[in-house]
Amino acid sequence: MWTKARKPGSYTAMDNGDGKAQPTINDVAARAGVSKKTVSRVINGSPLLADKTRKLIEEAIEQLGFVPNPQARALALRRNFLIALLHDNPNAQTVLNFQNGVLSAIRNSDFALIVRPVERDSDEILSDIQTFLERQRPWGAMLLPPISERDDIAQLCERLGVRYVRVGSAILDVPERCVASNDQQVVEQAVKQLIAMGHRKIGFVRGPRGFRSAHEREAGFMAALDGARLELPKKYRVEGNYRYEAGLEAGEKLLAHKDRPTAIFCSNDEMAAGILNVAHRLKIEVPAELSVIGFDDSPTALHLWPPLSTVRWPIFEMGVLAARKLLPEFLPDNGLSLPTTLESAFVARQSTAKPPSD
Amino acid sequence: MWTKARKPGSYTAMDNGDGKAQPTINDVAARAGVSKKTVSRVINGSPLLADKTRKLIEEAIEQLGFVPNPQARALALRRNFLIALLHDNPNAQTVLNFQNGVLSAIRNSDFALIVRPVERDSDEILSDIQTFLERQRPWGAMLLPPISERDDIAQLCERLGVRYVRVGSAILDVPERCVASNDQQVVEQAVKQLIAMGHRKIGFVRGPRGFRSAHEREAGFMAALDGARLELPKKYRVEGNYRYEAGLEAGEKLLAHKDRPTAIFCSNDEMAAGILNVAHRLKIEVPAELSVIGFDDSPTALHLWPPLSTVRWPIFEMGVLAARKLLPEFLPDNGLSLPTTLESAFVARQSTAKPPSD
DNA sequence: TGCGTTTTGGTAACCGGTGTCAATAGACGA
DNA sequence: TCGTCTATTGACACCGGTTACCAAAACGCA
Repeated sequence: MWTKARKPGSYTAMDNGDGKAQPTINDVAARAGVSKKTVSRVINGSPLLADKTRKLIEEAIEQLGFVPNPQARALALRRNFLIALLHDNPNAQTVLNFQNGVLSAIRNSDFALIVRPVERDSDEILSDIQTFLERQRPWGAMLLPPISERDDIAQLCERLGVRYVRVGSAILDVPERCVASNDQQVVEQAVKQLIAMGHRKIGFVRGPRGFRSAHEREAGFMAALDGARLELPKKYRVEGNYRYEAGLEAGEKLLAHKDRPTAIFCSNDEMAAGILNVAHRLKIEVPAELSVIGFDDSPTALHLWPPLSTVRWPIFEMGVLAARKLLPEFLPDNGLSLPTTLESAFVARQSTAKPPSD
Repeated sequence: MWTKARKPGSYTAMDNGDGKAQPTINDVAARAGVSKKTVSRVINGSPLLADKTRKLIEEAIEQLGFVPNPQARALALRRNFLIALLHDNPNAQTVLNFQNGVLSAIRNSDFALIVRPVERDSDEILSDIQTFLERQRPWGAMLLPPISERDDIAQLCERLGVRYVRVGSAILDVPERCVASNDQQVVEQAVKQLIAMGHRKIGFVRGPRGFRSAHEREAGFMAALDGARLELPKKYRVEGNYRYEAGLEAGEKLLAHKDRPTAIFCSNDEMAAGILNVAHRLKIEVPAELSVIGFDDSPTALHLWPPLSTVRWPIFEMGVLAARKLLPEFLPDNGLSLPTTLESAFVARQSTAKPPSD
């Protein structure tokens, strides 16, 4: 027989030193006159509970403004309520849109999103990510392109027991673990429209080696040309690293000579902006003398002159979808029929028109 | 006298159901032949420890690949290792740059960043934020403009015991709790440059009511005009909501009439893009006939034609600074002399020139 | 009314760390 | 050689939840 040194209580609840102490499950239990286990049942919606008791406890929770401590739950449940977003994508709009999609999906859940940019070219990328995942132990991770394309990173997640979803411009993994856009088809359609307008000399600015998106968009471009039995002369094909400066260089290469293309498909908007600027400098009228198409539908696309025809990528929706795939707890209604591919759409603005008749 | 039902162990360590179980402090203690409290001392760098023991334990940690469970630490320490970023800023580049600044500051710490976009115009913004903070109980929060300007939100954080740092274009709080850029001074300088070039008819596109940044930039603009004893005719002053479309409208108002300004200062880049597009449509040459200055140095500014002269806001650095102010644990070297204001800089590109001589 | 079930609620242990405080060991002075 | 002081270390309770297991209460039925 002995006495406890100190009764468990809440007067030392997480108060960060100077804030108000938050009530704990013990306070609720005391107030409702039940054991904390019973309160726990209410929190977790256990069915084995008299309605009367439940109501009593709910009132106590309400009155005290009790919110369960997520750290304590995480510890007891051996899983926490964090999902990680890993990215090395330079396009702020893309990252933020995706992020916002994820956040809107998890908004009313217990989950929170932690973000981690990584350095694509670093040798330590794997150990970096490992350290991060071991430190934070998220329930799951989302991988944005281009790192989503790396199998070693996905395997690392798996090895560490972190579920993951890979986002890409093509299907990168089993359907439960990936979300994709249909870059290839939509590019093919867009380029077919150029051809239908009468363009025959169409330039192509490819994305960088090692990016799946660059590959997919090229495949779509080539498919459109093949469909019309058109060739892509070597001088009409340039490769760039998705940056504005690369677009400038590409523009100079493509537009400097006499026999220049009447239309250019650019693998992203930023490079298309470079093309447009070279066209301005060379006094080439867009779209009268040159049509340009980009990809991403970044805000810049709208702000350029002329407003850029481009491909809108459903990145927000992909974020929502990725969250739902990562957290099946989210599908009380929906069940299991989540798509894997979401459709991009060509957005015709004012940078495309019929080729000059000359 | 009784026997324990089960020895505490690690065989059920957080494994997310299918990953490898992570070793716990108990495993380390067992392996090193010491008590877990001693291991805890090593983790926390306590000085009261024999070097020999420390080395022994460090080896065990190394061999097992032990990483302390942040949830358990959070629980025991009554504080967790999360900081929250609250924002309702529509500019992706701004948000992401700030975010990256924060992340680079906390990169090697135990802290992680959780993000929460909120809806500026929602009536429930306060209860929204409260729910979020109560659920996640972050150690601290960062408030990005424009919500950083709302005192009620700062007070809410305080009430909930969440430290905060407010970011803004002017000093919004006590120095320990805010980070600012010097919008007013830098705008004044930029506009003075326009005046020095010879501009006398200078238009102003103001930001929306209720935004401190709009107010600050206007104050800077007016100061420059005052300094040169210039007036701002009513017809040269337009108000916009920081969106592209508002820029278009502003452009139409400012540029439609004969007696149009020879230069326009725009309170952000997006609206400046609108002005530029109207100028294009009206065949007004920029910068030969019209100079335009923006604010933000968004990627768009560089991509526009002509590349836009603008003000670069040290948003990444403000993120770093905000993190340091929120987490004084980060200043092992530096101590206490953190600045509150960081300097913006005017970036002259090709949208500004002398006014037409006519 | 008596007894077996089903509900309902409580107790104790545990998740993986940390704080408090006492115990131990070694160093040192007398 | 012994007592004292100090540097190290450990035992134990606790953070705020959860689960396993058990006991009591309420209920059904014969």
